[in-house]
Amino acid sequence: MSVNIPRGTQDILPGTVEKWQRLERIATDICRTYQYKEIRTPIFEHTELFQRNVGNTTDIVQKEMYTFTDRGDRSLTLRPEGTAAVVRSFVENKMYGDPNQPVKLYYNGPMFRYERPQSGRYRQFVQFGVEAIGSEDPAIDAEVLSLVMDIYRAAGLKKIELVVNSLGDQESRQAHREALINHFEPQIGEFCEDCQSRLEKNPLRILDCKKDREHELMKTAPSILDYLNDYSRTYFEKVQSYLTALDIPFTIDPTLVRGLDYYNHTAFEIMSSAEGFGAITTLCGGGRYNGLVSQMGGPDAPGIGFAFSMERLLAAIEAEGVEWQTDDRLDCYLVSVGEKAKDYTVKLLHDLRLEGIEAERDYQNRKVKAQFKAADRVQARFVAVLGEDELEQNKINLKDMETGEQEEIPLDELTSTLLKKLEAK
RNA sequence: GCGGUUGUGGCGAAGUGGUUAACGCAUCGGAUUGUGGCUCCGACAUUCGUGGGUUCGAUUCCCAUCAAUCGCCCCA
Repeated sequence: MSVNIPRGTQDILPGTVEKWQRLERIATDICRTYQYKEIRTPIFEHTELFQRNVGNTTDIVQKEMYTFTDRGDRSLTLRPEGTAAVVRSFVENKMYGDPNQPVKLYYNGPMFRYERPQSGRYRQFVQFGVEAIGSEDPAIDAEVLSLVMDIYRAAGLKKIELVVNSLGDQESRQAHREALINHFEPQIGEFCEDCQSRLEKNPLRILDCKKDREHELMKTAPSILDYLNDYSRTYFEKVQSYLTALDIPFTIDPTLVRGLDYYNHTAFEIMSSAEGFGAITTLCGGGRYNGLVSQMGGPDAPGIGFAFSMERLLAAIEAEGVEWQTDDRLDCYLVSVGEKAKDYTVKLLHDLRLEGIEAERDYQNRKVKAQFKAADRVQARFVAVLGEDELEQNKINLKDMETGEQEEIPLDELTSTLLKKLEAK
């Protein structure tokens, strides 16, 4: 029995990996124009980091973490998300002391959640995320949103929807929380078990419940937007006006809650509306997390960020049928005839490659005809044929595979001739 | 954690309780003594996911298991 890949993970093979590279390139290029710098944190952290900061009542912490004990009896966890670690690093490296505030960071790497895999959901998946820590200006909220939307646009996505909400600050949330409890408590018995336990722990999440969606109390439930205090309301309005100024269309969904405990004020999701996309339509999620930095022992620095899944981005691109312009043609394929010529090819091939010419040859001991077939398969622009005759005369036959024309040129001019011809293409 | 569907060669895909398990694509060889994309001919020795059961006999029936896939909860 052979060993196969672990559940919920995937190999990204040549042919697909180029798409990843291209997306990574798009995302990092845009981050550069926005002046976000890359940060790389460990794949695993102390379990406590996630328990305390992502939130003990969240699904992520309760049932999805890859937790293990190391030989020193420490409890470690493969990171299920990126923000906690970035904030940890921000505090640990005293980035709040950097005169350039806010500190603007991006990351790109694998995350791990123990879940049943399905379309758009994996146990190991790659998140690209951004965090701006140290500013509580609605303009930075808008900047962060504008950044993701730019990435999606550059990737070719059109069928996407931005949904925003405000969860308010501590005071607003408290007022809303009480209103929710008062609203649901009398009839909580009519709700599902999850909702019953949510009533005390996190009544906001009741609004998120799919099972009890049709219950009349759901429709009349107090909206967070009615409980925002002046500061929270103006903050949210400001964010909206900046989005409008940036020509970013959005809708407001007062029931948008987000699954992690640390969010407040601005919360958002970006969904794909492409047909044929799976049941999971969320491409990106994020929000503001004032208080998280201080909770981790840093100063009272506010923050905002988002993360999107590379897998889902790829799937959305696929679903929308975005065209990829790929150019993986080979510059030159070296065909050799006979042992001597074949031996000579070793050095010749290297000479081409030293000049940056993408070159290949046959290693399967194939006949000339088959070598040409192979050259054709890898879309070689040129084929250089070296046989006993050519070798004796210090020449080589160069064939243009598009036109079919071929010519004999001096062997030592192959590189320069190729460079010239490739330049002209 | 729960439910549906699926599991035959590198890929796609037929099929049957019983001697050699179709076909297509791809690959390789030949027609063309050193030249591709077309055509023709030929070759491709697979635990029919794995384990067990029923049977004289199972790839085909039954059970279990693993995996893939889609969905629920939740999320990226």
